[in-house]
Amino acid sequence: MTTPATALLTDEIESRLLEMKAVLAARGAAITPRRAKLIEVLLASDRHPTVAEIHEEVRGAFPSTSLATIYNTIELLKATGQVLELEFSGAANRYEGLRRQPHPHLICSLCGAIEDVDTDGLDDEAEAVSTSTGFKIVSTRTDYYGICPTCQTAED
Amino acid sequence: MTTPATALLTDEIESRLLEMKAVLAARGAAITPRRAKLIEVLLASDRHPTVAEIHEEVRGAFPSTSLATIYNTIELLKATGQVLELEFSGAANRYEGLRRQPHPHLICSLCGAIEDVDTDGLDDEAEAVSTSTGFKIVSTRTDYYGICPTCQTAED
DNA sequence: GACCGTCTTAGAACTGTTCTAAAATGTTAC
DNA sequence: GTAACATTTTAGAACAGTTCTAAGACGGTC
Repeated sequence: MTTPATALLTDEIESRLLEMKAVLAARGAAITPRRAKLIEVLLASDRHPTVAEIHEEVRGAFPSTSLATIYNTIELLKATGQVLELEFSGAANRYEGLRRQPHPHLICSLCGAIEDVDTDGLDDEAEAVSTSTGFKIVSTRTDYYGICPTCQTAED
Repeated sequence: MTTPATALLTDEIESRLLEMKAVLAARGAAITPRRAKLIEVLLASDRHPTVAEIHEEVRGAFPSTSLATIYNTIELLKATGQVLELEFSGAANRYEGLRRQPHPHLICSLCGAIEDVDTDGLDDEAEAVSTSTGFKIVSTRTDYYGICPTCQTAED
């Protein structure tokens, strides 16, 4: 518990970490050192990391780690509902371990930053769409593309 | 003007077809037979076709048409804002020529159907998000994933 | 210490998209 | 009409992210 990544964990992250490990264990999956590290990396990052980025960081601790292991473990987390996958066409998918429920994201077209949006209103919208169309809505994906405040300032 | 595809065009589609051709012409691009056919196919389809699907149909009229031509022409249409691109990770992108402004879609997880959603409320939502976050929002992408009425019935 | 299932690896395979070089086509000037 | 030139098109190679495969490493159990 003295690695830099772990030292920075907040209470919220710490509890999600324990929860994720517990869910994997309950499913009969081993919490191997690589998997533990991957989960830490995923939770410690506020960048919605890609598989390649996670791979890079896990290799810092376990240099022989292969890409397949990252994909396999992410698949395991997905199967147990422990991770939110953000798919992007033409770019690598990104993953979020802290907030597992679908929620909107703001994506900066200039610097690529991805920020979470806190909102309550969208469920009502989905409800209204469901009622008017007869679709049974299971999940929602909303992305706002634009320019983040930092890049707006830099543009001047 | 006696091909089956053209014969089915409604007034709205017909006017979009003329508009798209005019925009391409204004840019100095030739309206070649393949390009004209592609535009017709795009507008006549209510399935948000993929490049592969468009290719298949264009080849019905011009068998030697290559995939690259479809990609090139779609790129041309995108560059002139004449087509809405729906990107999907792990599956082919889909295109819509009739309604060019971003709007929500309903996607059936069982049969893959994609339906347009008519809505007015979402711009307000984007506005509120923009105000609270400082992002300058340029575009929005909203997808509702679920089960369409037809598949719900079939499930019983 | 042998056995057995899980985990991991390296690399091949796959899919949708983009790139490249060359051929075909069309346009313009003379 | 034809030479010169730009645009369009083609076929296939290249590319990126992801998934698959077969073999080897590991860890617990008896």
